[in-house]
Order: sequence, then structure tokens, then C-alpha cells
Amino acid sequence: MPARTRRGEVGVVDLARELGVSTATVSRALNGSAQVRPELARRIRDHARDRGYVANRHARALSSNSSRAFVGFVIPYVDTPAYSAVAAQCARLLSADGTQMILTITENDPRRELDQIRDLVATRVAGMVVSPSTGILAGTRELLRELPVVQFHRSCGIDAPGVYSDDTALGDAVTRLVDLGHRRIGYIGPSRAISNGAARLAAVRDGAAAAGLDPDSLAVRLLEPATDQGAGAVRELLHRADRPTALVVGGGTLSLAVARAVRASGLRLPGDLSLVVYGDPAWFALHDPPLSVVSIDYPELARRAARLLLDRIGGDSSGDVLLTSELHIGGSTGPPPPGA
Amino acid sequence: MPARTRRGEVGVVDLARELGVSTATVSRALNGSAQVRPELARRIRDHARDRGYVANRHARALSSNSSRAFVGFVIPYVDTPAYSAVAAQCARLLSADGTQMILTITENDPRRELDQIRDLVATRVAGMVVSPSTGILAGTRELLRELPVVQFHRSCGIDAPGVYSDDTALGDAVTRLVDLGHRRIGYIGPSRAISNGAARLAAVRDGAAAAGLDPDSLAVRLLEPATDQGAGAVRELLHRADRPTALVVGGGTLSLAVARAVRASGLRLPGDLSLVVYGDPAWFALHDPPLSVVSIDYPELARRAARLLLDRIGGDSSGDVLLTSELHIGGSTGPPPPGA
DNA sequence: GTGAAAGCGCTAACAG
DNA sequence: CTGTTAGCGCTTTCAC
Repeated sequence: MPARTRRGEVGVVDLARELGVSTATVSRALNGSAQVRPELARRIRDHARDRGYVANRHARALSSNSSRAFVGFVIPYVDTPAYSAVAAQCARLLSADGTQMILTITENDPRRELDQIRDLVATRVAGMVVSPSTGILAGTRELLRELPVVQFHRSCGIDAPGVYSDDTALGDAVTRLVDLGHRRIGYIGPSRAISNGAARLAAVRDGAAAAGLDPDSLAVRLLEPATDQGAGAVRELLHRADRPTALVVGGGTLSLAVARAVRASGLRLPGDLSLVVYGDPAWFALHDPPLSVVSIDYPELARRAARLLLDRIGGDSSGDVLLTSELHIGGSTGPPPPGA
Repeated sequence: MPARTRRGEVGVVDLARELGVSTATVSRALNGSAQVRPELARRIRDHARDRGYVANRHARALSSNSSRAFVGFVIPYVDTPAYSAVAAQCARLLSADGTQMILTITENDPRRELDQIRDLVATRVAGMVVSPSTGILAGTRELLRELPVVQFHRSCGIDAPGVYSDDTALGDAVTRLVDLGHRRIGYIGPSRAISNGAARLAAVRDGAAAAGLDPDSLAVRLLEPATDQGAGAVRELLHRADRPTALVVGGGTLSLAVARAVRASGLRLPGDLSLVVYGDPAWFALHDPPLSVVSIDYPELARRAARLLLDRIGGDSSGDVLLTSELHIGGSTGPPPPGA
């Protein structure tokens, strides 16, 4: 044991002794209980500050079996801003509330997910934001039932509100492409096993239907998110005899991979192929021409998640939040090539 | 109080009673103390598992005044992968150790930083990784002296090991540019008030000197990181009569801004201007031509930070880790324009 | 309004 | 090897 022995920490007992009052009074004063003579309360608080008193959160959490001292944030992946940046943003917002955020990564592994969520429960977190893994276990659902939970990006069918992106902009993209004259449109997106994968595919199909194109005519390739197998899908799609004249991508990591593969294919945008990707327009604007992008406001997503969680911990039972995605038209969308 | 009353949690006392042993024995068995009859230990563990026992981390932390149950991770910004992705990655690695990571964001505000670090101390974290704010307060340094700390990206001169990127590749970039014939080279990087800003500037100057170019002849613009004021700096540099024939950027967020501004300027790369940016080559490869990039291996950085922290908590006093950055030559670097 | 005392759930001496 | 007994530092009845 590397022994951080007893440091010279001051505790409530010290404060109480030094002020000639009881620990109960100190505690009350420090927690703003109205039932302490204001004058005394102020003296206690001042003294606490002077002595550099910092309450031990474990003792506090242990004693008052409820506190919003900690919350959990559970995400599957680390290497996409859709998760890690939103998590960080959320930590920022929660800290304003004096709440510490414990971040855990499941790597989309149901087993780890269960372990981590169990550990969070063991920490008596006041609640948690969770982006469920694809094959969430029954035991995990069970655990989640026991405390305030907010789902995020993905839903796993438990009775908890969530913050999701409404990906209709993907549908708008398809509609727009059809309007431009495209008939053979490819879609590469995350697996439908993930709730948002399913939602995005649905949006794309709806967009086609809305423009009068048979959704079943779409060339669809669904992949695990956060893999760069997008390249393979692109090559496959573009080497068909009736290759699509337009491609829509429904995921951030996939989009990067697809953009690179398309670039490698030598096709001209938008002359030979139209392309709409998913993610941060600022980055995709590096491309020449700037890519048309479906984007979602991550900071806002984080804000809503944080607020929803705090509401829920506070007992308010709010409903889902659906954040509208936006279609930014760049230079990569145009009419299909004449011969097509 | 939103009252998560007493849920039907099982505790050591329950296990002890049900098994007809003492809580001490249960505790020992559960913590793998060798001084329990193996047969009994196994029975206890099995029973604990069957009952779905999960130890209350607060009680544990409170009792054994040392534990690696929690660590802190303190970063200034949320919107750059240099921080948020590394933090997430670190959380992933630490969880394998059963350690929960509390993430906090200072927004580079010394006051918040102090508050947050004080709160982490109040949580009795076993240690923390911290990327200090620019104007860190004396009180904060004081606090950091009291527990195992690993510095990250930035150093604040306390006596704690750190994980840094060795940005000599920035110097290599400059050397290379000089070798290509460039004499007027601009550098846009993070303020020297930040330790890594200073280090990068030094690397750039060293690179110039190594190639026989007077470091003082560099056109240097230092900015706050994570702002997009890069655009202004670019316009200013490129509108001078003796505008640089090459530009090197020493920060991720700055790089994006600079790349966009250069693009807007209409200058051809590398014909009119050579450009070397800082960040993820995969993203900057979207640019046409693909930008030459100085990059650093963030996952590895996270790995080293996690390991260093655990070592340090374990009592090992290891030294700094310097991770070598790499220069990826893309298509944005070439000889200066003939007339220059 | 304030104090005394009983825990929160666990670990760690100290005995046996 | 195992049980008894104190706490860890705080909150919270319950009296006064």
C-alpha cells in the first residue's frame, strides 16, 4: 500500500471542535440547512473556508444514501467525437453542478458493459448517460432499471428517455439527389443492429420514397460503425456495372473512409459521382470540392443530455429529445453524368 | 431528496449471516487475502456472485483510506482529440484495472482548475492525470504535491513526471522546407505561455538553425490554441510584401483554421505556398493535395499516460515519457515559387 | 436552534 | 485461519 497515510486533512470534527459547536451544526451549516442561526452559519462557513476544508465525498455519499456527487457516462467507442467529444462536453456541463462524471468505455462489448455499469451502480452514481452496446445483456437492462438513466445516440428499448439525432437530413440528402436526376443511389451506413443505424437507414429510405424513388432500388451496404471497412464497400459498389451515380454515407468514421476510397477511385465529384457524407462540415470542407455533409450539433447534444440527466435525477420525468440534423450542401453534389 | 430509498442491496453483513461467517472473513475472501481457507474463500465468492453482491466503493474508499478505485483526468479543452480522445482512451485502459476515471474540464481557467482538483482530492482519487491550465494557481500546485500526478501534454513545473510529445518533427519539417529552398518561412503555433507551445516554437527554431536558416528570420505568430484565429494570422502573413513561401502550423485546431484560410486565399499548394500542418493525417489527406502533417500517436500517448499513472500510484517513480512525433510528407510541400 | 449519538458499508487491527 | 471490534468522515434522526 503506497500509503498516503493520514494527511493533515481537516474534517467536520475539527471544525466543530475549533468553533465549540457540534458536528451536526457544522454539517447543517455547510449544507445550507435553514435551521442554523444565520450568523453562526456564516461563521462556520468562513472558518471552513479558512481552514481549507473539503468534504470527503465518499463519507458524504455513504452517509446520505443519495447525492448527485457522481454520475456515469458510458460509451462504446473512444475514437469518434460523436462519443468522446460529447462526453467531455457533458463533463464540463455537469461540473458546474458540482457533479463528477465517471467515463467508461465498453468497446461495444456487452460483457464489459455489464461490468462497468455494475461498477457504476456500486459507486452509487446518481444516474448515468448510456449509449448501449449492440447486444446489451438482460442483466444490464435490469441494472439500468434501478436508477435514473438517459440514453444517448442509441436506444436499447429500456424505459428511459434519450437524446438522439433525428437523421432526417439524410433523407433530405437522398431526396435532393433524386431531384437532381439520380436514380441509382448507394447508401453506406452503420449496421441496423444499432438503433441509430436502423434510424438512418429508415431516413434514407423515406427520403427516396418522398422523391418518388423506390427505396428498394437503393444499393445499401451496412457495416459496423467505427470501422474503416467503408473502403471495401465503396470499391464494391463502384465496380458494379450499374454503379451508383450518387453515394450517401450515414456515419462519421465511415465517411472518412468512404471519402478516401472515392478519392482513390479517381472519380470526379460531382461530375462522375455525387457524394454526401456524415460528420463535421469543417473537416469535410478540406476536400476539394467541399463535401456535402449531414451534420449534427454535438455541443447541443451534450447540453441536452446533461440537462435531461439532471432533470431526471431531480425526479422530473421528461421525454426524449430529438435533435435535428442539418444538410450542408457543398460542392460534391450535382446532376448525374449524362450517359448514366 | 429524490429518494432512491434502500434498494434490496446485499452487503457483506448479509453474505456473512447467510454463510454463518464473520464480515471480516467475507471481506478477506472477497479481497483475495491469502489468509482464508481456500475452500471457504471459494464458497464465499461463489455465494457473493450468486447474490449479485457488488461492493460499495464509497464504503471501501472510506474505510481503507487508500484505494485505486478512482483517478482523475483533468484537461483544458473538450473539442480537440488531443484531449478528449486521449482521455476516453485512458478511461478504457484504466477500467481494465478496475479503476474509474473522473473526467473534468477546466476550460483553461485556473480558478475552475483549482476547484476541480480540490474536488478530486475530496474524492480521494488515487492519483490524477492533469494537463495544466496556462495560469495555474499556487494553491493548485500545492494540492498536486499531495498525490500521485502525471502531467500530460503540458507541464506546469511541478515535481511530477509527464507524458509529452517530442515535437522535433516540426523542426524536421522546417529543415526540409529550407532544404527545398525556402527562405521565408512562417510559423503559426500555440502561445508560448503553454509549455508545449514553447516546446514547439523551440523545435521549429532548432529546425531552422539546423538547416542553416537564422531562426529570427522566421515569421512567427503565436495564438491561443483551440481558437480559430488562425485565419487572421494567415491573412496577415500572406498579405505582406515578403510573404512566406512556406507555412508551418503547430497545433491541431489551428491547423484546420489555417488550411481553410489558405484555401480561401486561392494560393496553389505547393506551387505558390508550401504548407505543413499538425494533426491527424487521415483527415488532412482529404485536402487536395494531401497536406504534409506532423502527427502524434494519441492512442499510444494515452497508453503511456495510463501506465505512468498506475506505476506512480503503485509507488514506482518513473520519469517523463517523450513520444516522438512523425512528419508525414503529403503533396503540400515543394520548392518555393521561382520568383520568390 | 443545537447537541448527542446512531449509523452508511466496508476494512483492519487485535485477539483468539 | 477466523471472529470481535473499532473506526473511515459525514449526515441525520431524536432529544433538549
